[in-house]
Amino acid sequence: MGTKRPTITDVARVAGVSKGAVSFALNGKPGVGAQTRERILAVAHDLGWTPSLRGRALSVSRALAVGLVIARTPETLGVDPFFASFITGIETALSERGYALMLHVVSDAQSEHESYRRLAATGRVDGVFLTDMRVDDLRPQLLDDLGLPTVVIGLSPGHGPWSSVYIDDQPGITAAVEHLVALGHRNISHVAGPAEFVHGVSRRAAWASAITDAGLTPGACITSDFSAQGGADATNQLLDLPEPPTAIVYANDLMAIAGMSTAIGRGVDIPGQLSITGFDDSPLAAYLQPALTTARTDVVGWGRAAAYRLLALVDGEKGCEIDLPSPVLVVRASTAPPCHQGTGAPLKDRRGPAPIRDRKKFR
Amino acid sequence: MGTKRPTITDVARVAGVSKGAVSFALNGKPGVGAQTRERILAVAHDLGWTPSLRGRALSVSRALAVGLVIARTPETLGVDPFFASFITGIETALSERGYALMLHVVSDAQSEHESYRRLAATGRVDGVFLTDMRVDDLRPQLLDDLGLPTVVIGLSPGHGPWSSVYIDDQPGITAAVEHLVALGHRNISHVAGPAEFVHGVSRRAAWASAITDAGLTPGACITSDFSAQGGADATNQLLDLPEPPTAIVYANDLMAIAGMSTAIGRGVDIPGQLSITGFDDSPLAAYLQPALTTARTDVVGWGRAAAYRLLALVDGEKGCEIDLPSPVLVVRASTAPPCHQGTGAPLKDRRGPAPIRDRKKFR
DNA sequence: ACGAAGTAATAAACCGGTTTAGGGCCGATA
DNA sequence: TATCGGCCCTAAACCGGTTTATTACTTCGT
Repeated sequence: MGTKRPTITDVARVAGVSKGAVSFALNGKPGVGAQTRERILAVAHDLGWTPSLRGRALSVSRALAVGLVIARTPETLGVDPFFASFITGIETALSERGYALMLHVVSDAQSEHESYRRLAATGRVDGVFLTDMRVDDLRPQLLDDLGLPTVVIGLSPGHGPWSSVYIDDQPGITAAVEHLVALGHRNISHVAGPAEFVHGVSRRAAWASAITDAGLTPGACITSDFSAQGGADATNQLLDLPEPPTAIVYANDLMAIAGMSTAIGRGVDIPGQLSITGFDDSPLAAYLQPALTTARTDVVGWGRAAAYRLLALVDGEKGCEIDLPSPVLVVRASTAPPCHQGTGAPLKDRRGPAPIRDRKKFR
Repeated sequence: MGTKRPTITDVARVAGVSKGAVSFALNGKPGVGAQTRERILAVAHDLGWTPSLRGRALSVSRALAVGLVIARTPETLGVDPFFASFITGIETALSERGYALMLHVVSDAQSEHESYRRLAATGRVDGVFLTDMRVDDLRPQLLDDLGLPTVVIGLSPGHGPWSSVYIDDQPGITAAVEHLVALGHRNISHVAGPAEFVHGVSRRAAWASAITDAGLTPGACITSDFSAQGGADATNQLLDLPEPPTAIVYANDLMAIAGMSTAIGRGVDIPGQLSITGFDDSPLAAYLQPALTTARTDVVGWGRAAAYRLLALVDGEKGCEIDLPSPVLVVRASTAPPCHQGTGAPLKDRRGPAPIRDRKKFR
């Protein structure tokens, strides 16, 4: 409360030098002698001086902050483990450099554009992350026009001139399909995310090609919306088919969990009559009954890589490529060999040998 | 890209007036004539002028941003629906005033304090929210010392001189207990959050007093940690008791979901042999099998109220009290009358009349 | 011994706003 | 008519840093 924070002017006065000298000394720049520098640093330390972000931001014409705009409703955001991990990763990189993260959560695409405009117009951030990429997304162009450095999350290289940090979903989905095929499944369905999102279509494509690569024909595919309601509805549709699938690959954990519950509610035994896989490895996945087989991605590392990339971009550097690990499949109890219709074999006999068992292995 | 953003100096030059006049005109302050004001506004509009946050922040000695530091691991954060809703609420209030939210996600209490110090030292924010209050929390004192306006979330009034925005958990837990008692339960356990957190102890206290108010004796209570693993472990402990409870009130949905799965995995029928209630109304709760009876809180409204309060505090006003709705119990399928041990009555007969059914009612 | 090159430090401009002090100019009052 | 008080506007200081231009003083080379 009492007195205000000391400024470099205070430091300069006490040390008996000019403002400029203090600035040079504190930033390790030439133009000031060794012992004078020592003295200035000592005075700054004694006075408890810390740089004012506001002053610095104005003079270097940088906000020293980056932005993340999330267009989601609280319902879809609250159970999606992606952003929590992603933001954690971002922070680890930003904090090293004294940068901070400005978060905007908006509900619709309209206010999302408005949000970016405001961030750019007021100069609040030096760059932004772009997530939840849509096919034919207008935002990269908007941000280009606004002159705001941007790192696109999850767009495969070659989709445009934009700087992107990419983890390929494909290996995760492929591993799930291969796992199911190895267990003996031949009728494998997919509950996809919206065709509007690139991770919706890419996971769907990965599912289809993995199945054809195995010499099989893709089963039914229902396009849903990544929500619990959507997962439940899609599952009902699939189970109502004349030839219901023996396994369903869901595009995310939330739909998989809701779908699994729906199936159980209809009296379907899992994994006896139906195998289920998810995507995300939600913290809940291991604690469900049965525990969910799902694909895990290093989202924290992804966030960190994206942040390094954005900071490099802001500094005008190219930004090195960072190798990110591919998704891995975590096999749990929700997948097992299919049983032929009507076979009443007891559950434990129907459980196949699980190639990679549960989580300790992946710690 | 091309030219830089126009500044008030540009506007002044084009309009043929001084910088000061432009500032007066743009801020609606007296000191400039009506028609001159019109002209200045027109020029500013033509030039596409927008205020520079950096310049303004420096001259008014305000950051025009507020901070939220979250000390959680990605695992616990990713499935907790609280923060998504809370942040959404905050945004609705902040965006009206041109304020922004700086988010820090850190992993431990150590870096949390460091985080606050940095926010204060660099003057990056004008105030902060304090969540996840602990008993004997050191942070309010720290923020007091740092001179950072603070709004405490979820501390009942009277616990200190600090400005707080509060929703009482108690009605939610009480309603759950009363619901269970009405169904006929007499042995009701509780899986509590850590005694370290105020919402851990307050929910536990609410459970205990609701039961004694009903003329019963509280059943076993196990202190856990709000995590899925903790919920599963606690459930195992309770079911291993010589006289296991017929109902368990969990302090949050995550533990309830993991606990329900654990019980099902042990062959316990829910709600036939065991009723379960959660707290939060996670977006998943309605889609589980059985759907989870849980308490819902208006977290978005809470966030909005907290933001209004903090902005008022920053402006030096008192900040009016905002009435927030109490938690309401959403009754779903995970609660039913208890069955006496060994009774083999079919499930549908054991289901009691549900006083308030599912969600449409609460939309 | 003299000019060139380099070093240490200062004064001042600058970033983009806000705010204060003060100068003309007007009409109203004594 | 001289004085006072408002109104409209300008000039300049200010917020807290960074950065450039400039000056004073060394040191080096020949």
